[in-house]
Amino acid sequence: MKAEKLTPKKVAMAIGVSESSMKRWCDRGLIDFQTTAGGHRRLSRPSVVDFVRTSKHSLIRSEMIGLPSGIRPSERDVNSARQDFLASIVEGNEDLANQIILELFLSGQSVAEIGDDVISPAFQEIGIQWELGSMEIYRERRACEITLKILAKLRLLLPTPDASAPMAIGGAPERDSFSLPTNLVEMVFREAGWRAQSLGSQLPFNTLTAAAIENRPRLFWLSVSAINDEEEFLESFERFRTSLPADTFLTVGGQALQGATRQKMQYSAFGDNLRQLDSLANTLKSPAYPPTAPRFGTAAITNY
Amino acid sequence: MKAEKLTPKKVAMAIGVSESSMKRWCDRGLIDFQTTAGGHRRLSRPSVVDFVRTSKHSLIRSEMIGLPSGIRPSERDVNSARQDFLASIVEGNEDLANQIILELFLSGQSVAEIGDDVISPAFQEIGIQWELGSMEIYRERRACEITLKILAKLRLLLPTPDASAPMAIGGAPERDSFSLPTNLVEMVFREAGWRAQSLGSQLPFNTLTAAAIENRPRLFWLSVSAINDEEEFLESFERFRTSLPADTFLTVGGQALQGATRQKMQYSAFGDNLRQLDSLANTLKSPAYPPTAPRFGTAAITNY
DNA sequence: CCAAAAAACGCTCAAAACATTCATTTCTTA
DNA sequence: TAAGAAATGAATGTTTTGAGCGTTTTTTGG
Repeated sequence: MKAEKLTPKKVAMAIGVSESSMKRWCDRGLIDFQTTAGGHRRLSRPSVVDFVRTSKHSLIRSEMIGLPSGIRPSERDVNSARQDFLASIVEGNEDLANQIILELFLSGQSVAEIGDDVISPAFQEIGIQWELGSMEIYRERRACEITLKILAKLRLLLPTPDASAPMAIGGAPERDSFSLPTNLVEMVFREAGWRAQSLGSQLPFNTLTAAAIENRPRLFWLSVSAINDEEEFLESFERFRTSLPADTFLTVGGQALQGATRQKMQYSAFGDNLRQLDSLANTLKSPAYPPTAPRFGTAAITNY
Repeated sequence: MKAEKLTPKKVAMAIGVSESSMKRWCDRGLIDFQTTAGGHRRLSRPSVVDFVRTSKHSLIRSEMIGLPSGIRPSERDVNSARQDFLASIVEGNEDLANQIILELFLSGQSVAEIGDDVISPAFQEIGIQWELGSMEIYRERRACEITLKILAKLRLLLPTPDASAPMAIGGAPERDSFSLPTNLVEMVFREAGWRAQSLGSQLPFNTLTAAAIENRPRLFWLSVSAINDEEEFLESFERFRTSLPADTFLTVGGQALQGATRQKMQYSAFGDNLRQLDSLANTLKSPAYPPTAPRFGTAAITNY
């Protein structure tokens, strides 16, 4: 998947229409494109992907635009996708797993939806089997590695965020080594048009504070998949929360924040999934919320 | 930013058009340029930026001419690349870091060379500053996240391995949470034409054994960046080594295996870097080494 | 400072993309 | 269902692009 520019002819073949139609759609503003100095149209992969996702058309020959061949966006329902994805990553079949996620994405599903409906459930199932001792640890780790790589590829299909877009950063706190959830969150924000950057996992709270102060993001997310000592966690979190700049939104979520722990955290306006995080991202991004006047108090907390 | 001049070739690559077109556009007056005494065209950065703006072109590989706001020396010698890469990942500038690595790769450097000369030294320096307490931890973590994403992109530029290619798997053992080195190793093997898959980090030795037995790779790598208890490590390693299938090569390397520890490990035919791993990968891959007859004894150990 | 290597030059030519037209198909709506 | 509107795709002559080639200039490395 190189960074070359695509010609209308290639894109037309990929979608299965005539070159004429493709060019008409370009001129009608249905697909974003650039032109050469001589007036030839050139399309970027993200813009083609965006068109495919938002139109009724689908990629019948995806290899024409440098995507894996054999993509059938329309023939994949969420339930079988979840099962097949789970089986693929457990077996170490990166190509198949990638194809499944890509098909869902190209058929118009959002990253948040794919995360909620396919990826999260798959890893929950892996977690269950891991606890039962019926799955080798290396399979769980390999599944994470594969999924991280798939997310990295998917990221290349999203449009590059504007330099003027609001910034969001975040990560997983100390004693939490799960980097997949925070990477999913990054993707959700990027899809919503933010300049988002995950800082990774195992981050002590005081360096999170430093990150927020040094980078002054519009929003900071904390992804909590594992808590070692609840009391200590709540204490550190409270110190972290109060040390954030006043105009920084704080969003908190993750598997580990179910039930009791969540209720002990202040300023919770929580939800339970990436879809809700997605709508938060879109709400906060809109001009109705100027940079200096957060509406949800000092901190809004969402659980994903 | 140096005010050095750009050649039409470089600008053409940056914009994603042919050198011929670029020269035509120069001659047609679409881009401002100067000429050398011998009649070669030389373009200034501002005029290229101006051209890109006014012609609805986009930079598809801005690494070829540097970012508009970037501080980049033109000659991409390895020393300045290392410094720039280090600065980029510490500052969280993924785009610039990506451009530096990509430019090195496109100019013909191998992944092993880039790893040895640029990535590893950068993280060694980060490690030093981290130990001195002069760098926030989040910067180190963010640098890892960024580099992992760059490696994922680079992976897409490597040819897809044949289904018949030998397989290599490996990872980082328990108590070692560094996933970057093992991902670099994966890349080196993939570049050498192997079907390579990193299993990630924090892998208990017994699950590594299971991975080797279940997948029967031609080679297994162990990337060791941190050792908690040397005695325990050596003991576990020895148990692991002897439990591997007899026809599986074992390669061991990593920062943590310097000096004393390394000497206590058996069957060491070690080297110290990715270049040596690369030549090992190429040697083992050749038909001269049939699948069932390893030449280096039960285990060849390389230090990278 | 010189010689070899690398890069850019001008030029040509085939392939590809352009705008436009027009017959045919598909969709709407009465 | 039938008439009209809209979209599609093929065809046409023109323009742009990109690759190849032998030559000249620039850079590199003793």
